[in-house]
Amino acid sequence: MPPAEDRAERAERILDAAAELLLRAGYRRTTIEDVAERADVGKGTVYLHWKNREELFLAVLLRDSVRVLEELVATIAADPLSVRFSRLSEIQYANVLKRPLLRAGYADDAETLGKLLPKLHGKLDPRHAEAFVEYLELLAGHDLLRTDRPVRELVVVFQAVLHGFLAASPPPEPALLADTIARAFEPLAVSTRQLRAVAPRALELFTEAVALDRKQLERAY
Amino acid sequence: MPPAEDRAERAERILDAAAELLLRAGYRRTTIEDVAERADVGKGTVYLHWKNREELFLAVLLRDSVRVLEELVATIAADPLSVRFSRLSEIQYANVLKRPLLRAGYADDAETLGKLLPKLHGKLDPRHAEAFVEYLELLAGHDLLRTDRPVRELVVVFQAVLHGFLAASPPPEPALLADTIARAFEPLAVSTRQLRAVAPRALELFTEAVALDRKQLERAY
DNA sequence: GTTTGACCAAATTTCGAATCTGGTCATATG
DNA sequence: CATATGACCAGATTCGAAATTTGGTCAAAC
Repeated sequence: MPPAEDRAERAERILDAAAELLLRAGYRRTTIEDVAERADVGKGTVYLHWKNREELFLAVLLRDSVRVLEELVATIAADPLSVRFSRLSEIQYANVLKRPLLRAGYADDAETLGKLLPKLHGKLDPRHAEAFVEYLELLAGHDLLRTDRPVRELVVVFQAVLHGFLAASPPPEPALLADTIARAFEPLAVSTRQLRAVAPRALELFTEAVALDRKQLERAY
Repeated sequence: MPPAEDRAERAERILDAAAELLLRAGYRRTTIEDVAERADVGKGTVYLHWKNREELFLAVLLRDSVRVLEELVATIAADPLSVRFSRLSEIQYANVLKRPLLRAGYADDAETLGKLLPKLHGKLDPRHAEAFVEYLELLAGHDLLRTDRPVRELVVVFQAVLHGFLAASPPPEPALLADTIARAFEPLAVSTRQLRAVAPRALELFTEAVALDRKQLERAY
């Protein structure tokens, strides 16, 4: 087989298999052989792509994460007003809810992710958190975010709220999150003009983030 | 020994022992004999107070829960303005944080509470939830709570937010919760006069709730 | 009447044997 | 030569039966 394009295609197939099994049986119970069989490759082939089991499954989550970020970038590109914090939160929340594995990640679902959970936060967070803070500071600089508290504090509260929403069962409607975020974090009036002014830079920020994640995903396999 | 007053005293001692061990070793690893020994009573004596292990440990949590509610009632009695939703949330949050077992309960800490967790929500919630909804409706009727959404929805969001705060590590400052609740749930202006008007009824509500809990606690032992 | 700890069935833990799985690599394939 | 594979192995996991512990009872002690 040509080493170029088919390789990535096969990697996708393996990730698909891993995702499917991860969701159905959980990390602990999913073996590399299961994955290899379902992806129609030999077990050794899996190790041609990822250096061990953990990396494989982290790649599954990273791929979902990239996809969600891509969706976000596309949404902002299509409608600049989506950079509004409450709107963006709503979009991300809804998109995460649609992806059971990510939802498990954000909600600390140990049953399906098992020992993957700690490693996960060490893998995805650092860069995302940075980009997120930059985004919030961008908003704050344009009267699109309350400025009476340091962004650092707002981040803590936002994460708590998001976690609470994701961990609840059933998770509340995305609209309720949007409403909560709007009231808790935004100034009384949110200027449409300012939103448009800020959108390009935000788009840039998230595009960079998604590029970095994509790179890390490629490097992984 | 006289069967009247000493009985309650001994029950307290047993609960103290159980609380201490529960906190240190967790539910799974704490045996009735451990508790009996630490409380300086025979094992059989424990069963003179609670019909089984589960009831004993539930009583530990119920007692803490009663204490926190008592604190709340005292606080409101001392300062009627404490009935303000954001202020009351802050007080309860801070008080729960001070009690590791309750914190474990609200934050679904399975490590220390183990199989007690499911039973717990079935034991405390029903009445408390009711009183809480009544309290919110009382506020809503006096322009002390936003009325553009049904209380039912507000409850869901509040629980998600509270859970998020309690589950975070480290838990954010109580002042941050107060601020979040104020913005997310209260109208722009909160009338001091209305707060005073509402305080007596709220006090009544919480006093009833604490009385019911206390009764259930007594019935338990 | 009250308290207790010996007692027992059932649950939990222990621990060695049996099985399974992550990861490697010599071989096969093309 | 480059790539894919599954037999292979050490270490992890699971299994199972025996040993231990524990929740709950109750006859005896007080």
